Formats: sequence, structure tokens, C-alpha cells
Amino acid sequence: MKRQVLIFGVVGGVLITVLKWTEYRFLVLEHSFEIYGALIAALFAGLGIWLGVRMHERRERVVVREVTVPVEVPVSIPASAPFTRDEAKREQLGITPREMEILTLVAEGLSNREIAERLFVSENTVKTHCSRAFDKLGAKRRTQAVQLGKEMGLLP
Amino acid sequence: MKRQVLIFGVVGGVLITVLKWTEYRFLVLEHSFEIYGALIAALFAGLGIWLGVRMHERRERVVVREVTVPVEVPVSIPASAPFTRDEAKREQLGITPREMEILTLVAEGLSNREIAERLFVSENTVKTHCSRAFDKLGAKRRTQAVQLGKEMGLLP
DNA sequence: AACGTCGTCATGCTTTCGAGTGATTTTGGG
DNA sequence: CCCAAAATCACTCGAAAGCATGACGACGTT
Repeated sequence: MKRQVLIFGVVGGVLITVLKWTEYRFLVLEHSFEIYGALIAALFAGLGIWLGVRMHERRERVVVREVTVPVEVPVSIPASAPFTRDEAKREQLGITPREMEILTLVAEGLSNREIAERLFVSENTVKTHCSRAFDKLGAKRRTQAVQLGKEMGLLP
Repeated sequence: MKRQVLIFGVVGGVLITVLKWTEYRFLVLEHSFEIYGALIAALFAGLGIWLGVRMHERRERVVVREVTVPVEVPVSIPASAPFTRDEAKREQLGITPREMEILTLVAEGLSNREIAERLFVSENTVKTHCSRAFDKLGAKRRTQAVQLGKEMGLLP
């Protein structure tokens, strides 16, 4: 960003100087003002467009970078992989099978209530499992848990 | 796009005219040329920046997607899919670029507050976008929205 | 000028989550 | 049999999420 502004300034300065100089050489005509004006306008317009695009692109790029941090660690196989859970990772994190089960359902977008109904347990139980799983995953939200779970190869 | 160019031209013309006119009124000083030059330069630079940003915004949404790709990092699979968002699907569902942006961040496990901070908007705005996006996706919860989004090729 | 879309923001209200704490069963292995 | 790990359930409370509704401005199209 700074570089662009710098270049912009330098070009501007050089431009002015050159114009000032040429003014005393040739083209000391009556209508030179309009010509010079048009030239300056055109040049700076182009420069402006360039700068604008550049600036905008930078910003977008930066934003995207921040947004794109997710580091995928697919342990599975390329196309059409049936997905095999990384049991080792699960063990390592101390996540129990039941917690894994709940986690899977969470990843499918079910609410605690729905999970409870599907597994024939109380909602409180689901919450407990969730809490523990989130803890072990280091997640603060269920969406984050899902994200982390996928990165770690625990979820499809 | 065309309108921008038109405005650009019109402003330019008016500018020249005004300058030409003022030239014969006041400020007929010796160094007026430099002043005028600077003014023209500044104005057209600003105009150019505006135009540049405006123009660029057009395909920005698309570009963003392409840039968003660099997710690769994994150890195994080198031929991993770079992921390209299904813009057609997005259009079809009537999901706006902004909503898509929010959805992406939701999928990364960020809370509404965090999203708001990252995008420099209020939390309420984020909620609004979320609601609309969920609606269009037919999701009741953010986790479900993420799940559906992935199935539909809208999210990585 | 009128209309439609998008993005922004707010307010009020309900529901869902998640943390913290504690407690009671299963269950598998030594 | 006994113990530890796992699974189950409950209760509170504050935070986060979600819903409904309305509004406003910037832009683009017609």
C-alpha cells in the first residue's frame, strides 16, 4: 500500500517537473493549457484507476487470507473416500465413542434436543457429552467443534 | 460499468470547462498553471481511484472465490481439490455475496460477535445476514446451514 | 421519478447453547 | 468383587443464537 502511494507521488512530481520544463521549450502555444490539462487528467485518471484497483485488491486479499486460515488435514483418500475416522487422534484427545457419536450428529446440524431424541437420552446428557467433547477439542462453539473435528480427521 | 465511464467523462468535461472559464476571471497569476495542474491531478486521481474500485468490485466477488482457494497445506493428498464455489447454485438460491461471506465465517466456527468484529459491522447486521442465509438454505441452525452449504458446494 | 435489491442497524422477545456442579448408573477388566 | 471409566441425568444461570419487524441509505434499472 505504501509503495503504491509512493510511486503515485513520485510519478506526480516527475510529471509536474517535466511539464514545467517542456513549457519553456516547445509547445508554448496559446491552447497549451487545455492540452496539458487533458494530459494531466488522463494520466492521473489512469494512475488513479491503477491505484484504486491495487488498493482494493490488497484489502480483499488480506481479508481472504485471514478468512482462509483453515488447515485441512485429510487423512482419507482422494476421490470418493468412504472416510475413515482417525481413531488414533480420537484416543489421543481422550474423546469417548459416545462423545464422538454426539459430535457426529452435531456436525450434521442437529440441535441438542434432536440428538437427544435420536439417541433416546435426555437433552441434559447430550449437553454434557457436548461440553466434554468441546473441551477436549478446544472448541468454544459447536460450529468451531465441527470445524476442528474435520481438520483433525474426526469428522467427514 | 458504462455509467461510471459516462460520469467520468462528464466530470472531466465539466472540469475542463470550469477551469477554462475561471482562467479568464480571477487567479490569472503566474504560477496558476501549477495550481491548476495539481488540482486536476488530485481530482482525477480521486476520480480514478473511485472508478478503479467501482470497476473492480464487479468481478471482485468472483475473484474472491478464486483467491479463497489457497487452503492446501495437507501432508498427504497433493491432488487435493482447490474448491471452487458453485456460484450458479448461490445465484439460484438467491444468496447474496455478503451473505455468502458471513456463511463462510460461520462455517469456520466464528461467533456472530467475532464475525461482526472481523467485518467491521454490528452484531445485529451479522444476525440479519445469518437469518436470511439460513432461510435461503432452508436451515434452522447455523450448524445445519454449514452442513447444507457444504453439500451444495457453497462451502469448502 | 419510481421501484427493487443489498447492506446496514435496531429493538424486543424466545429459544438454544454452554459452563459449572453434582450425582447416579452401567460396564469392562483385574 | 471392586474400581475406574463411561454414560446417564438434573439444575442453575448467563451468553449466544435466532425470529420478527421496521427502517434507512446507496445503487441500479426501468
